[in-house]
Parts: sequence; C-alpha cells; structure tokens
Amino acid sequence: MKLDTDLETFRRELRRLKVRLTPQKEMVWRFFAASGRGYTLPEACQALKESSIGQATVYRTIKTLHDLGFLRYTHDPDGEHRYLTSQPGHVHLLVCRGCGQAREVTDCDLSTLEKLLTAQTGFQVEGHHLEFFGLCAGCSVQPAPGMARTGL
Amino acid sequence: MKLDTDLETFRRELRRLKVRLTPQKEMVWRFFAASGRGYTLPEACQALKESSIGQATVYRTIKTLHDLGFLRYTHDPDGEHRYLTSQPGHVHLLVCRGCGQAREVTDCDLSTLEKLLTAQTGFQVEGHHLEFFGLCAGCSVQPAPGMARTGL
DNA sequence: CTGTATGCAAAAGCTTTGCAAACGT
DNA sequence: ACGTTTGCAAAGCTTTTGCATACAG
Repeated sequence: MKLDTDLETFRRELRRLKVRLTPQKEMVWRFFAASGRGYTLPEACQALKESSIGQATVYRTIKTLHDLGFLRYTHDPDGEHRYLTSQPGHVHLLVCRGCGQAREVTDCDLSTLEKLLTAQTGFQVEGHHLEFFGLCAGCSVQPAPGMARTGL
Repeated sequence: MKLDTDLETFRRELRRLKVRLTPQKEMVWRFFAASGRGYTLPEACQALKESSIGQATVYRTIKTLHDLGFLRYTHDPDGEHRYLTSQPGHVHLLVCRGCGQAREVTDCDLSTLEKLLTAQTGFQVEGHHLEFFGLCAGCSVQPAPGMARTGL
C-alpha cells in the first residue's frame, strides 16, 4: 500500500530536517493521510482525543507539519480550512463538492497569464493559489443518495 | 469619486434584493470599501465599535454582505480571511505582499486547463478560486522602508 | 403597523499558553 | 543527560445566541 512508503518518506524527511519523530507526530500524519477529504482543526482534535493526543499537541503538530509542507489545507464550501496530506512542491487541489474528496493536480501553466498581468498592471507576480471545485467522476454519475454528501 | 456611485449601486442592489437598507449595513460596507487591503472580522469589530456598531451586528452584516456578493475575502500570508468589497461576478485578486493592497483581475481564461482536467480525471469542473500574490508596482520599485509592510 | 435588524451581555466554541513530567536523540 | 515535546488545565480569543428595543418598509 502506498501509505506505507509515504510513511517512510515522512520519517526520512523529518530526520533529514532534524525534527523529532514522536509517536504523536506520526499518528497525526497518518490520521490525515488516511482521509481524502481532510479535517478541520476541531475535527482533528476531537478524533485524535480518542488516541489520547492532547488538543494542544494536535494544534502544535498540525502547525508544524503544515509549516514543513506535509499538510496543506483546502477550503470548504463554508470557507473553513480542511487540512490534508500533500505531495511536496507546487500542486493544486480538485475538490469534489459531492463527496468532499480532494485530489492533487500538478498540471498548471499560468505563466502566460502571469506575464499578461505583469504587463497590464506592473504587478510582479510571485505565485498563486488555485483551487478547483466541481464533481468528481464518482459523484457526477448520479447524485447517488448515501454516496454523495457523506456528513463529515 | 467612484465610491459614491458604488454606494448608490449598493443601495440599489439591496433594494432590488429586498434586503433592508440600514445605516449599519451602509457603514459596514463603506468601511470596507474605503480599504484596499481588507479587514479580518476581529479588526472590523474593533474599528466599527467606534461607530457604535455592536459586534454581533458586524458579524451578521459581514456574513450577509458576503452571501450577497458585496464582500469577498482574500488570504493573508497567515491564512486569515480579510474581507473587502468586490465587483460582482467572477474576479480574481492580486494581493501585494508589501503593502497588502488587493486589486481585482477579471482576465482569466482557465477553460483550456479545466477541459484538460476533465479529460484527465473525469472531474466535472464547475469553478475555481484563484489568487495571485507578489509585489505591486509601487512596492517593487524598492522595499521602501515605511512604505511597504504598513502594519495592519 | 409588522416583522426584521440591532445592541447588549452571556454562552459557546476555538486556540494559545504555562508548566511539570515524559521522551527522543 | 539535555533540550524538546507532551498533556493538562487555565486563560485568552473569536463567534454565536437570546432577548428586549428600535427602526425600515
């Protein structure tokens, strides 16, 4: 399974970055890695309490992993941040409004658009955030009751 | 000045939408319209307290104006939401990391990219959020001390 | 007039912090 | 061993809610 190799990568990276590898960090990472949809901070706190991880640790760990690039967040329809594990580097998310699953997209060439903007406005574009939303292949087949809109 | 005609538009739109036009709504809207950079909810609460607008009203009004499309939010470097007035319709923001000013961009053709994504992933793309960041013309001339990074 | 919007104050919810004990390196 | 990380509990914020009063239409 891919998670295992990802987990190895996670450990290796932490070592390389001289960040302490604790069971908590690993559990938090695995928790997010197992979800395609991501979790908000309060959701993660509540769920990880089951694993006896204190909420302060959840907040601190998510911040750390986010800063290191192991987690990203996407935006709910409500504008809430939902964290999920991510490939390193520049990616964009394709978020399904049906099931909430997110998938990563590496294909993006906005360089033409960025050059145009610079020419038009004098703005030195350094980067962008781009997020797509719509319906994934599964959900667009039919608004299958019980499949789409799985609460949480 | 453009603000006046925008204010008229604002009033007209509220009437058209059968939304009550109260002094508070107007003050909140004007407060945001006067800022290029936007405000977070707590910032707005604090500032509008001066105008004797209760915080519950600030929250409720911002939510209403946001739902109606009169306000959008952009993302801080810290990921915080900063609300600002916006043109109706589909626009993108160009946010300066120097002075924090945001400007709207209507130019965006991601349709080719969206078709490509649909072909590759089966995902029915319904829309996107796109935000650019960099340095505006003023700030990129020089990191002028006292000009860039105006706190708040 | 009628019903919605407001302000206040309290409640609820979210996030951060201080500190002693536990743990990774 | 040392210094970082953790859990707990408390403190500090932010956001929502209930309700009487004010006000827009």
